[in-house]
Order: sequence, then C-alpha cells, then structure tokens
Amino acid sequence: MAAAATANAQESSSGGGSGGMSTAMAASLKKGPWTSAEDAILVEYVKKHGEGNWNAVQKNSGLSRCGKSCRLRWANHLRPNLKKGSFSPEEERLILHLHAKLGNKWARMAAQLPGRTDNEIKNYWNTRIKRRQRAGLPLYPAEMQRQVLSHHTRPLNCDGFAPVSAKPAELQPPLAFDCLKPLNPQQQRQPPPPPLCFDHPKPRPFFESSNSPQILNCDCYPLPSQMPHLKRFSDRAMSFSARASTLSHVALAAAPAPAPGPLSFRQMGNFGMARRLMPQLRGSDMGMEFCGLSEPSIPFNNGGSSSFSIKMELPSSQYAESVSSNTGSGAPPSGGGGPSPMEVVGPTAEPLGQSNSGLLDALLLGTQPMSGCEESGTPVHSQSNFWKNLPPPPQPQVMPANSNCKVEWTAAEDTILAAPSPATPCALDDSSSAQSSMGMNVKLKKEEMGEKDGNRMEEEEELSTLLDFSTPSGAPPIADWYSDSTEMSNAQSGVTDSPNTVVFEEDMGLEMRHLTSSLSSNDQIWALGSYAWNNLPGIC
DNA sequence: AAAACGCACAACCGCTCGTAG
DNA sequence: TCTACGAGCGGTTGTGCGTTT
Repeated sequence: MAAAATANAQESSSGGGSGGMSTAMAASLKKGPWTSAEDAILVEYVKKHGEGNWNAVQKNSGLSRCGKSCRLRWANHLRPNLKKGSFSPEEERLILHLHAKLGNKWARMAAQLPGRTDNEIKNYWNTRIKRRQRAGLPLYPAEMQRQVLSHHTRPLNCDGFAPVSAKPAELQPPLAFDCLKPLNPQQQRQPPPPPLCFDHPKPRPFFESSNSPQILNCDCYPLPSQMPHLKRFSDRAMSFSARASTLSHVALAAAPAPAPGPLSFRQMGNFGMARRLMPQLRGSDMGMEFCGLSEPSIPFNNGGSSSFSIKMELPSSQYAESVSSNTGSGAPPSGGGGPSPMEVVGPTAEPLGQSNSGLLDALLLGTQPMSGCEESGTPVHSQSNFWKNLPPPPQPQVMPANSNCKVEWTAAEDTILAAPSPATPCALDDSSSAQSSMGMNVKLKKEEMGEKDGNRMEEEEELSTLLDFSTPSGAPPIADWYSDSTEMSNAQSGVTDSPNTVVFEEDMGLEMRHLTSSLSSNDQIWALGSYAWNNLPGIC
C-alpha cells in the first residue's frame, strides 16, 4: 500500500497532541503514517487477541500507538476482506441511496457495503459533493430528490392546496418561526428536522421519518444531508449564486456572532432575510436548514426570473451587498416588489417582512405544523396511482405570482439547477403517504415499543428494504436514474439487473417507475439531474 | 519537455457521543 | 455520577496523478 510505503519514509513523523492523554503519554505515542512493521505488529496482535480492547494493544504489543489509532488502522487498512479500489457503479448507487436514507452515517453505510470502510465512503462522498458542485449538478438525481421530498413533505391539506388564508392561525409568526426559536434543552435532544437541511450539524437522512413540520412549498427541495457544514458555513461563509446564466454570484456570509440558539431555516427563501439573520447567528450553532435547495446548486426560486443557488466555500468575509439588493428586498423583478403575502417578524430584531419573498413565504408555510393525511384521514393514493392521481395544477398556495413556475427554464439552467419539481404538495403527499406507510407503521410501533425499539425496528425495516432484491412482477425496469452522474459508468443501462438497482427501486417506491415510464426519455430526465418539466403532469 | 496547477484520494487527528463498569 | 473506552464523524493534510501552461 502506498500509505505503508510512505509510512516507512515518514516513520518519525508525528502530529500534535493527543486529546485526553497526558502530555507524557501523548509524547510517547507515535502519530502519523503507519509503518509496515507496525502494521505487522498490529495484525499479529489482532490475530492473537482479536479485535477490541485497543488500548491494550499498546501495552501488550509494544506498539507506540494509541488504541484509537490501532483501531482505525485495523478497521480501515488491515482487517481482512477489505475491498480496495474505486467503488463499483453498484456500490456507488448503493452509497447514494444509503446516504439518502441515512445521511452521513458512514459507519452504517459501510455496514451495507462489505469491504468498505466508513472513511472510504465518506471520502468518496465528499469527493462526489465537490465534483457535482463544480459541475452544477444536484447531489442527488432529481428523481431521488423528488422521492426524498415526498418523504419529507407534509401537505397542509391532503385534499389539495389549502389556501394560505385558510389557516391563518398557523401562519402566525410564533408558530411559523417556531423552528427559529432557540430550543430548550429537551428540544435540542429531539431529533433535528429532516435533512432538508443545509448543513445541519447532525445531518438527517432524507428518508428518515420525522414528526417535524415539513416543507410544503414546491420549491422546497430536500437538501442532502451532506451539505457543507455549518462549521464551514461560519468559517467560509457561503454565497448564493444566482442563476448561472443571468445573475452574478452573490455572497452571503454569516458573520460570527453569538447565536440565540439553534435555528432552523426550514425554507431559506430570501437572502435578504438570510443576510439579516445570519450575522446574528453563529453558523455552527444555527442548525440552519435550507430547503428548497438542491445540492450543490440550490435553486432559490424566490421570485421573479431569478433563482438562486448556494455556493459554498467563500470566505466569511465576503459579504455580498448585492444579496439584499438582488433578492432580499422582496421586490423581485417580476414580482412587483410588494411584500410577500405574509409578513413575519421572527425572533430577530429586524422585521423580516420587508425582505420577504416567495421563499420566505415558503419558509413560513414550511414551518407550519403538518396537517397531513395522518391527521385528516384522507385516503392515501396507492403508489401505483401516484402519478395518475396527480391533481391538476393547484392554485398557488404560497408562491407568489413571481414564483418559479413562471420562470423560463432554459435547458442550460435546468441542467445546472436541477430544479425541484414544483409538484403539488398533494401529489407529493400522496407519494409521501404511500411511501411513508412503512414509516408510519414504524412510528406507531415505535410508540408501542418505545423509541429505542422503534428505532431498531426502523433500521431493520430499512435494512430489509434495502436488501430485498425482489421486484414486483410486471414492474417496469427502473430507470437508470444515476446516469446523470458524470462519474458513473456509462455502461449502466443494464443496471436494472443489478440487485442494488432493484433494491433501490424497491426502496424508492413505485412512483419513480411511474415517473420514468411517463417520460419518453430517461436521458432527458436524468442526463443532467433535472426534470423535463414539460413532461411532468400536474405541475405548475 | 518541464514546471505549475488542480483534483482525487488516502490517511490521520480531534472532537463528540454512547455505553459499560 | 464518574470514568474509560469504543465508536462515529468532520475536518485537515499529504501524496500521486493528470492536465494545463
């Protein structure tokens, strides 16, 4: 291994201190690359004593390595059956899928990928993020995003769009901004909202069930849990890049400042607002969530002809004054500049309404308590009828007239933005309801069995779903949804035979099949991670 | 052809959390 | 309740390789 080779040359290298250890202890323990001799010692030790009790390795084997280092070395390099080399397309698909389900649970993902380590998967994922970010592609294939969205979307009304005015009480700022309130300790212990989050400190899997209020707005797209992290957010800030073809990049920075507490932007619909908020927020504490974002370019169709994406890794000092001027004023080019339907004063000192926009509206709606099918008792469409039952285009619920539905989508923009489908929440809810039946069952069982057992059960179901290679007879083959990935092999057209693909198909539910079967060209759908909007029924 | 540059990947470290004793 | 330990994860760094100048 190259590492071993380099280790020989760097045998004397060592890093900094070792946390938790005394100075003397830390000084006595070697750091840095492992040598082949050390590897041999460790392997020999494990052969004799087995894994575990790693701290005893140093004592018993003479290795000048801390237990953790031994464990990592063994787990990542020395243990047998480790698979080296690049990931196979099947593995990549599985990773993608697992990440959608589990979030940044590398260890759990690794458990599903024999021979692969969590670190390996993490590196792969991070590389993928970077790659796709550069390419302007969504982290997840659009279909996957849609699926994810369906998992996390709760409608206001299962019967269709409920006018905003129908539930004025729920739009009251205190409620709408509930997520922005500092969480009390107990709340903080509760699972964070689903990973529509832009760099939630504890990224949540897309498919994870949640009781949290869910996004509603069509434009609100789940973000992969592995978005650049808040720590980085605070460190490097972020920019909201305008539509590549029309807008210059604008930056938004989060200046370090005491945070009132974990905040959650269910929907980050307005950069002006964001900018007003963020300087008061310490990114790492924010728990900020962005939805409506597709990674890496997150379309913010906050009105007018412009939508915005997020670009990370800008110096925190890069404040873009243009942010508010472009987007924050609530005066989108085509929107008439009026305030959004709702004006909300959040916990921040500054009124937000003045900078409100369509996405802020979405944010507000997104924070409404879900009153979904579970509550309304509305029958859930069968999965097989999911696409057939797409309702006619709904009346705009929140999106202002300048919503993205009126945005002219160019092919190039589509490819870049891979915009979320502004599918009707109802339709999405159908999907989510159908798809989430399992999750709901799990939840019910959870309540019966206790949270812990429920979690285990959920995992088991998750796992069984993943590992269920069966395919319903007569089901059309799944589209090669991942063909949009430039890094994927082009020879994946036959992946339908792949167990992983089947697994994915199973797990993702049938709606995908309906979608894909309803569209003439998979390439059109997936080629660039975006939908062929004109082919989507019942949208806009 | 050589240097510079950028990217992908491997590997490590530090922090944090959960759990058992 | 405290502590030690294992484990998980984010972040960083080093290296190799391909591309560009």
